[in-house]
Amino acid sequence: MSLENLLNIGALARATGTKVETIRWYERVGLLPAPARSAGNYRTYGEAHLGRLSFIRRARDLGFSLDQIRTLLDLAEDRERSCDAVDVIASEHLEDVDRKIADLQALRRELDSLIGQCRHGKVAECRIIEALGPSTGA
Amino acid sequence: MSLENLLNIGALARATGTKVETIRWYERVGLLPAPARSAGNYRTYGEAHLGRLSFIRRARDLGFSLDQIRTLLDLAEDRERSCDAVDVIASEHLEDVDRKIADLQALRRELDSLIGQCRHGKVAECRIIEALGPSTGA
DNA sequence: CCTTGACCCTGTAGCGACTACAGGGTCTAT
DNA sequence: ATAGACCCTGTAGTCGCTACAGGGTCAAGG
Repeated sequence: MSLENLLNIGALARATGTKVETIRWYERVGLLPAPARSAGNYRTYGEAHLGRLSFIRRARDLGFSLDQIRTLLDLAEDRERSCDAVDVIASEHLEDVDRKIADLQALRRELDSLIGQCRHGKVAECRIIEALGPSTGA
Repeated sequence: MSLENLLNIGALARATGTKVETIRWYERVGLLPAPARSAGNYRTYGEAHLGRLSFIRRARDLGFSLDQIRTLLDLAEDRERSCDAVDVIASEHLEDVDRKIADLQALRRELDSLIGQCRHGKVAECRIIEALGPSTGA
């Protein structure tokens, strides 16, 4: 395995569904290690980078922050360690997501009832505008 | 009404549950008109500002963007106009919120099943890490 | 050999909606 | 007179990118 089929940044981008700029940015913030360079100063990536970037993208899709991903990657490195810390990060993130869903649902209800009251008349008697405040047009 | 009981920025902040910096920022981006100044160059706000800022804050709580709020405030000014445009903005925002809820719920399901697979063993056999990718530690 | 065009490089600025200073000035109460 | 709460401006930082500008590199075709 790892016959070092090398990729330049564009190929890595295509392989992972990431934009080139995003890859460079992950490097800048220390998520992706700086790869070797070609004679013409092009970044050249190997299997390891491909794996790591895939990990980052999947974690991002699941809504983890780059900070959390950094920690997850660190934890993943020490294969003998207990994975409880991994579970903690994921569970905290789940709670976060649950909170966000609840907030949005409450907001959705308010918004829906507001819109339901619109009688499509003039702004002067618009319930949406009314509900938002006295609005003495500054 | 409007006996012009004047407020300085701190009082307005307390009255609306807004941070002082946020009020100054709303002024900078043109949401809140620049108020008169006192002898010592302090901002002095009246009823109209209080009403407008309350409107902004309530709309923000409902998740409207500052751009949307700008438009809503413009619409609110012309009391004779039909409020259909108001309804459109609110309805679009509701759709947005619905999309976000759906996205988060899908994400929640994935995350939950991931966490449910954690056997609290070593990182080497952690299903969470596994699910995130090959992760050949860079 | 030369040119075209796709790719790559660095560095910087922008997004949204604030937040957090630093380094000053003002006002009020004691 | 002075302490301390408040106010001022201006700038930089947050998060996770995205979008340039202004160049260099490389492979293919003429």
